Amino acid sequence: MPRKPKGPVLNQLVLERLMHYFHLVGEQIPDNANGWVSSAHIAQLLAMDDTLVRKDLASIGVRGRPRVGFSIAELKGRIREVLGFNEIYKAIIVGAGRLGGAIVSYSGFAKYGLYVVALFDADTSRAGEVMGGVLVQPIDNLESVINRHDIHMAIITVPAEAAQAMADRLVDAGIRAIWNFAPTSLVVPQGVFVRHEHISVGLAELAYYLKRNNLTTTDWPSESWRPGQPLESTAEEG
Amino acid sequence: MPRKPKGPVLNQLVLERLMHYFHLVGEQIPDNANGWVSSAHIAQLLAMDDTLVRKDLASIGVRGRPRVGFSIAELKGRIREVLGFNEIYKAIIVGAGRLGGAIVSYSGFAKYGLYVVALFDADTSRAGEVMGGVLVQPIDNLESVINRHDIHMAIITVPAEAAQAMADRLVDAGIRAIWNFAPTSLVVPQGVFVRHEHISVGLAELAYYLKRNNLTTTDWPSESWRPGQPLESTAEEG
DNA sequence: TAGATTGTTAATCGATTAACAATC
DNA sequence: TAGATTGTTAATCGATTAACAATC
Repeated sequence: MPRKPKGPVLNQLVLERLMHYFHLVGEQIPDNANGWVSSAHIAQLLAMDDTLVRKDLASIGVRGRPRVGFSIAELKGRIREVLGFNEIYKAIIVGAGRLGGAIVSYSGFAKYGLYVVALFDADTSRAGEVMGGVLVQPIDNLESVINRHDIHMAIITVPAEAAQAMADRLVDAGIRAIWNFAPTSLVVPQGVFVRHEHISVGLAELAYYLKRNNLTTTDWPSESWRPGQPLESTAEEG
Repeated sequence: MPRKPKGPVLNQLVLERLMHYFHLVGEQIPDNANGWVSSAHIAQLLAMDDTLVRKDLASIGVRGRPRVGFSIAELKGRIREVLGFNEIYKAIIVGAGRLGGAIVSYSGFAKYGLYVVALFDADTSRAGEVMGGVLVQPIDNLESVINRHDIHMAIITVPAEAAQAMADRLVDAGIRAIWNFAPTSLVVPQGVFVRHEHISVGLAELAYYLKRNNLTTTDWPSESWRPGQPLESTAEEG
């Protein structure tokens, strides 16, 4: 029984493009524009067709002015609203390793409404540490924190082997959306959303590109070096 | 003047699906299969159409056997080959922060042929440290290392403000492929490939989902808590 | 006004799915 | 052989682009 109107249903492609527009007007355009921007201008900077920009904006109810363009303020405001950046999302991070630390320390989430309120780690000796302003807690506190703070979102940064078990536990505890940074696929029940950050997909694209352009090698950096050994000396040797 | 045949041209969608097949047969299937797998089986596990699986495999030259399916070994081998995982890619990481550290410490890259041979950081006091078995070097060594080791790929994990300048410097030094983890868009010349790991795209998807399901909040975890403050005490207070 | 830019319908393009003959 | 599964052509679907009238 939803209480408020839901707004348009957007697919992933549209979401991604809206995000590009949002960044563009936030970073590149405001300097040279006086508060208005044309679909052709956006399209040119993103190497896409201007009709598509207008279609996308129309789909979220942003109306332009002939001969003027679109109001940058309205465009940003409406994207924020539709994508949900005006809400507050509380999330926890499971796995206080380097990756968890990098994520919790990233200050850019706040402008999208995302706040990390707790970090958990299986290693109880880590408890009490503060990373990125957030307390590391023993994993046994997981359920009580989720419950007490009414948290719906979890970020998984544990090793791949531990990820599925952790996802199960999170779902049992009431988590409804999972942002998975562990390099493995998670199986979750209907009604739970998972976004998997596939590092290997990016890697595949790069490897494929490099291979096709013969930018590979067959030899190691030096005679003696093997992966996993510190590459020694630097500027002058060899 | 490329020296070897290039193999099929694959678009991003196909690349991504091939990667899914590759993971699937590496992780889930070998246990219950005897070396063969049908397109219908793969399709079912990935919630897709079996015709598409056969099309994709045909596009990389993997032939199946009627009534039997596809050889798992051949399938994996051919995907490895086409995507370029049998080559060796040497890469450097620029930015030895937590994210750079997480990436260099990830042992999963080797199976795709990617080896990080050096880490650089603008903070010269970091030089000499070893992270994930790789030496941290002063940023001034950048050009000489790239040159001496004939490196074509760079992973950027510096703060957003520094990313474009670093990309320019990398391109000048001869880098041809950039994996960008800084939350900003990079402009590079023709002929340089950039893969941008948009953390905000994933965030947009999650935020949109949570909003549409009313899984947001309007209040902070506690009266006094504000983002950036350690959330204090844990199990029992409140 | 004239002309630039939006908004929208129709056409195109490309990717996915359906149908089914070929095969072992 | 009969039947399961591949391989491939044709049909469908959805997303993008072209065309152009509406608007300020």
